[in-house]
Amino acid sequence: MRRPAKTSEKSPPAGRRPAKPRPARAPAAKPYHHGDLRRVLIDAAMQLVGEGGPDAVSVREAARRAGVSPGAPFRHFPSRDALMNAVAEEAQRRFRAEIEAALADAPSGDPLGRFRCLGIAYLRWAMKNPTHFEIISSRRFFDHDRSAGVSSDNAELIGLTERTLAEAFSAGQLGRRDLKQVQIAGRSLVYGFARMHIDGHLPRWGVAAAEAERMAADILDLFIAGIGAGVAPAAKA
Amino acid sequence: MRRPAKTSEKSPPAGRRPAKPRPARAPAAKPYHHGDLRRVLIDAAMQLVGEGGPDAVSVREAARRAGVSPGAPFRHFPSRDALMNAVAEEAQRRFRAEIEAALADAPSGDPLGRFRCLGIAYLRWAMKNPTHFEIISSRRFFDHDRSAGVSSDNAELIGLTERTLAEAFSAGQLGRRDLKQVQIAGRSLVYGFARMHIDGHLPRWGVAAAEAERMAADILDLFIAGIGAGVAPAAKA
DNA sequence: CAATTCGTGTAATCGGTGCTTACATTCACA
DNA sequence: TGTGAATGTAAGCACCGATTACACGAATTG
Repeated sequence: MRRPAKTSEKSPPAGRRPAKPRPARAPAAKPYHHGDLRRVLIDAAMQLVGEGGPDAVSVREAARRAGVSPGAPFRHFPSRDALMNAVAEEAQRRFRAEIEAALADAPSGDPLGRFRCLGIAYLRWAMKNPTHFEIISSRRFFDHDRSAGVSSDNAELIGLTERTLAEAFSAGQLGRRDLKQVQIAGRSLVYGFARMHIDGHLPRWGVAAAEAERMAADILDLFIAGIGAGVAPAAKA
Repeated sequence: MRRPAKTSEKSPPAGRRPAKPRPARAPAAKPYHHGDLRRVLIDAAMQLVGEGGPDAVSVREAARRAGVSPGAPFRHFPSRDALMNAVAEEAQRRFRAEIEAALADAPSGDPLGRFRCLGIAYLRWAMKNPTHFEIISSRRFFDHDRSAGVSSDNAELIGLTERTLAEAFSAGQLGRRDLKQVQIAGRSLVYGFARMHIDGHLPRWGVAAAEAERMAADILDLFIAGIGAGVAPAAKA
């Protein structure tokens, strides 16, 4: 067990059936079959993640919220991990959608500017959805080699980042620096800041919650200035 | 529950009593009182963390390995979290010791060089002890505001880093850059790389396990070159 | 030396969890 | 209309964290 703080709240005894399509034949009583239990379970789990983090997700609680017996979810997910996997897919999908939407507004002529925009969108989502971000980052909730959904969305984002920096490289914005090193450093910087935020490190480093977003932009600019400005043979456009 | 894969291995039925001081009166039979159960439990938990990560630690398994009943640990730790807290203290202590040992060999005249040395030692330990590193980083295993042990060791390391970069600033090695931004960026970079490693991101970014340590040094150098070279004051309008 | 006290371990138990099995119900299709 | 597959329920297993009552033994003290 791992979830002892539950305050023993029972789900309300009445009104457990959410709106859902019904054959229009039965009067109103709770039907035996749930409309789309799989979807409802994922939504419930997503909500649990948002409320108490990944560890707050239990199959039984998700079933409870769906108004269904404790064994029912196992018809749709072979294990709790499989449920978490589906949750991760959903979170990763939303994450990617927001990133790409933000990037759509970025000018296409300035790769480093696009990288900045990408980093800002990444950090903004991570700070606004810390628990969901943790799921798609911390490998213990799904197997990247087996989860096609999460993996492909994630690979797409990785590719996007790499391509953006590669364009900056081609455009001479990185001088003679090693492209791969810049990619890993950039990713480490952004990921590290996001993790510092969700792991609660920022206050101990003197960054108040209110300053976090500003600081995110500042360190991105610092990084871009560091790699963009030609220390040695670079050509700042 | 969270630990279903256990392969049902029983602890060996004999020889469960580790070496420990005894009153030299009783012959040899298992004494009722354990010599230093608290210490043994922490060691067992440390071992469990090393074997299967933080989630693999259960009070019962630690008790099993200590050859003691399932309720015994609660005489020494009021909860599983308290045990994890003690484990985190131990890990943090070792971490700090290794960092400071490495830093003792660094030249004192070159702050940025000391920062590099610090970063290398940090990443080396994190990559060699990923599961223990996770405990002291991921806030869910202890309360930083309440755990004096972890907190003070950690604050010491934060202070060390901040002081090192402040010296670099005073020595003019950072140009006119904002010190705090450099500190947060540096921390993000290092923490992010460590996290990428323990979260298994590096392979997906094209960094094989064998190259990881080299890459760690490379991105540190890249960062230091970016902030060290006096490329103008990185004018943030 | 004897008696008491207190720290420490044991045994039994509770509620929560993931997961499985046997059974019930309903839907979809022939 | 009938029948099989899908999907839900009920009951139960093992494991977990945590609590309680009790047993043991070592140290303290008269």
